[in-house]
Amino acid sequence: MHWADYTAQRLMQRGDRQVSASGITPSGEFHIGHLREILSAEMIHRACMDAGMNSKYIFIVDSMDPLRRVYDFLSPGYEDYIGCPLAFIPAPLEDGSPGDGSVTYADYFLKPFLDALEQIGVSPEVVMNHETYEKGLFAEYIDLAIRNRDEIRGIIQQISGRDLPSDWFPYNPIGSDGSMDGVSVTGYEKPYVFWRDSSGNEGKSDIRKAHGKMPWRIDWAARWVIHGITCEPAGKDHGAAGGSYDTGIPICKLLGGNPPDKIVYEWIQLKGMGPMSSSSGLTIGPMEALSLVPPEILRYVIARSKINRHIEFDTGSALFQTADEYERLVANPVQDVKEMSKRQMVAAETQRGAIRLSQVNPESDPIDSVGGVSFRHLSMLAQIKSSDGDVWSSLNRSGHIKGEPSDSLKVRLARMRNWIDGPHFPEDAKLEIRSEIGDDARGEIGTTGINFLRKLESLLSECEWTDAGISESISEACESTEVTRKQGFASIYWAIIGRSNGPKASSLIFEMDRGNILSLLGNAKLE
RNA sequence: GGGCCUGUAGCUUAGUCAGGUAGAGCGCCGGGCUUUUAACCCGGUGGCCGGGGGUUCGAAUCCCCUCAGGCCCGCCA
Repeated sequence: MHWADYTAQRLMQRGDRQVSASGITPSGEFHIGHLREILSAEMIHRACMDAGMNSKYIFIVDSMDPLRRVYDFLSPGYEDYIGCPLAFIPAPLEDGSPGDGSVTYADYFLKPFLDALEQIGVSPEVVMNHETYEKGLFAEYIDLAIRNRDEIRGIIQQISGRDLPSDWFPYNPIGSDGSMDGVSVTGYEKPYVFWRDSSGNEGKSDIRKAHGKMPWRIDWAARWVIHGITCEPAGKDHGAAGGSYDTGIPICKLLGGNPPDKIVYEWIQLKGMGPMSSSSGLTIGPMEALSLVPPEILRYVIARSKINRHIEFDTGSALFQTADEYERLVANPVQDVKEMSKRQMVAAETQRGAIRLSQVNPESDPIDSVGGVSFRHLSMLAQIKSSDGDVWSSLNRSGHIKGEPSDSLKVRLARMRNWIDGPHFPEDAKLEIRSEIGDDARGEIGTTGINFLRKLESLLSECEWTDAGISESISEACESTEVTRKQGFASIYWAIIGRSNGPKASSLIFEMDRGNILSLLGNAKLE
């Protein structure tokens, strides 16, 4: 069974109504790792729906979280905003300096992420956490937390093993300069928390307004109560022993809630394409990933892995494999057969679950999402055919498609071209046309191969310059020089792209400039 | 120091929660397609399930120990 279905089944014991949630702090660019946070919860939500439960999925944006420090992409001008909620400070401009505030910091980073989510079929109920404070929904729990301050403090100290300062308070008011840093609480009289800030100013915060926030570990537990959250997978940082999940559960109960079961997901690691990028700290954003592969493939990357396993996001050849695996599973779904062992049935069921949860639109038939062509093959065609029309006719000839390409295939080709032109395309899938025969290649070609290539050159100089004409010339050259086809083709590939095999030779040559190929082959000699 | 996760065929892995004869894909090898040699089709090779012990009629699966790798314990998914 797929992990999302399994979780849904367990959730069913809690009741018929499920609320899955994710929470992310919009402190900077979103990256591919955040997609796992989102999709882990969203897939469980979908599984709950499929199991007939009443379920909703909310995405809580931690817009009330303060700016922690001046990140590398920010200018020193942000020094003044440290400690201020992300919802209340201006978005950075191109150069990293604070903008005019017409767009908030939180919205600025959130917007493109939400767009990406829409593309991958995730439509959450978005909750801006600062608004929850503004609406006063936290007030009751802030009051409860303050009144049970010692008990909560005990829970955190005991479970996390951390020492909290004697003046620790379960509410951080915002001071006169808008920052929560350096503000000390001087008293509490419902609904006001009195404080003195770092510059000596005194004031009071209304707990029914966004005049401050609770520290993370309590904030999290409180929102479980407020939103009735039954399921919130958390990154393994929160899942560590003594982490915020462990403290959140008793705090949530103290606040009168029924906490979700602890679900922890592993992180996505970026696998560089070779040693170059592994050190450079290059990250990949959801939008960037979507420009390379279709959304269902991106979902499948998450869906195919168990929730507690590392995922290495590899934009190189592994992505080809994953994408082709998706195609194959959709095109040839494993059917349950009588002879299957229980084990095989479970495996097949898990795979079907992964495909089902990978659909952008849960209602759609997966078969509509396939292109019918392997990514590897498509990448090859895209590289040797500059015109889309030529790609389609090639696919027609090879029997991959009949007639006009499907929409999903068109989209695939467009994305493939992005991938090829971008920095993430794997080296070993790249076709590099050589202008002269390399030394390594010459050794592989050998005397008979050289003779063959020279013969081919003369035939190519006269033949009709079409795929068929070129193909004919290759055959003729093989026969007249008594070279096996295997050897002949290998010689061509070594000469043109410096490797032993490649895409259909005649197509490859046809796409090249005739003068170039003739001079390349004409210069073939032993040395 | 405390804790979590992972270790199954050359590679990626399913199967572990509900114990019942080791599954898949890729790769590789062979054959076919009278030829798209990174297309397509068919077949085959390949695993003491990290190691050791225990429970059981029966263990990849449960329990204990051990080795290896990754990670978390600063409000970083």
